[in-house]
Amino acid sequence: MPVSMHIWFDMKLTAAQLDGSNMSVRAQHPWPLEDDEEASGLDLTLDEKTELSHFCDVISVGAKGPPIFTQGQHADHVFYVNEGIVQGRHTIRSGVRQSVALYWPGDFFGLARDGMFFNSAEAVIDCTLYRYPIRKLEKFLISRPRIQHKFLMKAVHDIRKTQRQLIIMGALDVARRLAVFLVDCCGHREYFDTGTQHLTIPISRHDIADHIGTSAETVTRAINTLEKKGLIRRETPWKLEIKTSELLAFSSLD
Amino acid sequence: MPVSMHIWFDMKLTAAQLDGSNMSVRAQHPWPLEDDEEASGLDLTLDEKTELSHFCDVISVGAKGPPIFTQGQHADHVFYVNEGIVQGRHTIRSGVRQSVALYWPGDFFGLARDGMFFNSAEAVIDCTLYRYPIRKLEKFLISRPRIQHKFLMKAVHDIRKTQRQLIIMGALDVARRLAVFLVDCCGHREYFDTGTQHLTIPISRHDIADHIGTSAETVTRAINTLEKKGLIRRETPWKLEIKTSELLAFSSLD
DNA sequence: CGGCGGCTTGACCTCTCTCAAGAATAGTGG
DNA sequence: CCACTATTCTTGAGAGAGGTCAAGCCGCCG
Repeated sequence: MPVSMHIWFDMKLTAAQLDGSNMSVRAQHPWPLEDDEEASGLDLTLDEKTELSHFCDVISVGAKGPPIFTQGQHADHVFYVNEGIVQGRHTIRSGVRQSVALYWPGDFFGLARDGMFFNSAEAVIDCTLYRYPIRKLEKFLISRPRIQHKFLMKAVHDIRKTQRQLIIMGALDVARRLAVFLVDCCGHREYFDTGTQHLTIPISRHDIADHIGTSAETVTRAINTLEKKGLIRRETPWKLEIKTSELLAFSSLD
Repeated sequence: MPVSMHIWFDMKLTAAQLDGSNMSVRAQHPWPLEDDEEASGLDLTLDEKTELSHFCDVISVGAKGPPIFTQGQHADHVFYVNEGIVQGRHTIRSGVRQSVALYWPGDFFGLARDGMFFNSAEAVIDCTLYRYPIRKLEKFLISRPRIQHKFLMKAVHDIRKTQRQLIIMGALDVARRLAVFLVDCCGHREYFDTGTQHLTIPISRHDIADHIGTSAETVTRAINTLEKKGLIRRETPWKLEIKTSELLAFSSLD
């Protein structure tokens, strides 16, 4: 564990280098920035990463295991996704469950209210996460204004991402929501091969359904719809050939 | 204008004092905080407010007028609601319009992406706003880590607020969404009389419909539903008698 | 008092949910 | 390598919530 603690940011750095230009789908600007700033993730320097690594834990979570944390549980950590995908979910009193976000590598999660987690978090595929004690992180950020500013930009970015999800849920039918989801997946090199245009859907129908606010059956039907329109082609249930730009055009989202 | 610039934060302070305990509906905690921290708004000290007032403009916007800004427009300011209600909206290519947030006094708005506003903003009732040049604000925040930290907390709070809206849209039927909206309105003393339990709905059916992701007709029908259940009583189209706690219970949201 | 805009109501129709069964896939042990 | 089983995906049919269109109503303002 101690070893991991010191190398994880380096690992992340390497991963970022491999990703190269393909991070662009998640690359969106928050409040206006200097022109040369990149705003999708935190975009920390190596030194900053090293400083942060001094007080984080590395944890692994399996997809089949128990939730990372549960809504209402005492919250004293914030999590960062290094590898894998985590889904944030909220259960209301009637028992209905709603996904509030899908966290990809580079995202933070662990919002709390009154010292308790506001949502539950579950790994939808196997993950490695970094865990920060919230108190230490806060003190550190106050002592490093420029790093804190990057966190503020990241938070603003997340507001916009959540608003985007709201727009998707409120203004698009299921087929279009699915189209957006698939295009988003194509922004992640781990699952999309730009050469062959083949996407490996990383999560189950049920998890997709949660994410886009529908049922697993309707997800399947929406896949049929997109296939009939010639926007995708199903090779196996999880391997799709994707026409990215047509899909994006169809979704009628920017 | 210069006079206003120097007194606005004082005015706000007075308003906060008048509000007293009734801010509780919007009072929610972001990431875990020191126990004595209040986390609904920015919660700045008088000195901090004075410092900020040095580089803000005061502007008035009428409900019938043009938008405060339009999606895609060049963004170099951030706005703060002093009085009134502003609705953030996003229009997708198909022309469908979706509300992304309702901004009440104390809220900031003006998210941008690639230097352009991500959403449009319209005053749904007459407003007074404070407008900050984004560059100056950023520089100021970096030079004042503790104030920046309050902005970070506010941003995190807004993420949760947006997630909450997402939950409402994804997991609740229209009657319940309306119930949540009405209860939220009751948290604002300007429109709700705690003694008589009378709420004056501040915005039109159409704007409500946008906000909760439905049509104006369905809003009316949902009002009927709630009235039949005895949760509200309609005196005029805009004056309702509200049973707050029953409504909240009905909504099945926390 | 007359007109305009927002609210209300009705009728119809579409999309999506639910329930239920059948197919494909992956995992397991022989 | 082949059954057998658990899981996930797919398809079908029926029901219901809510969208849309169209008309009527009410309060507000000139």
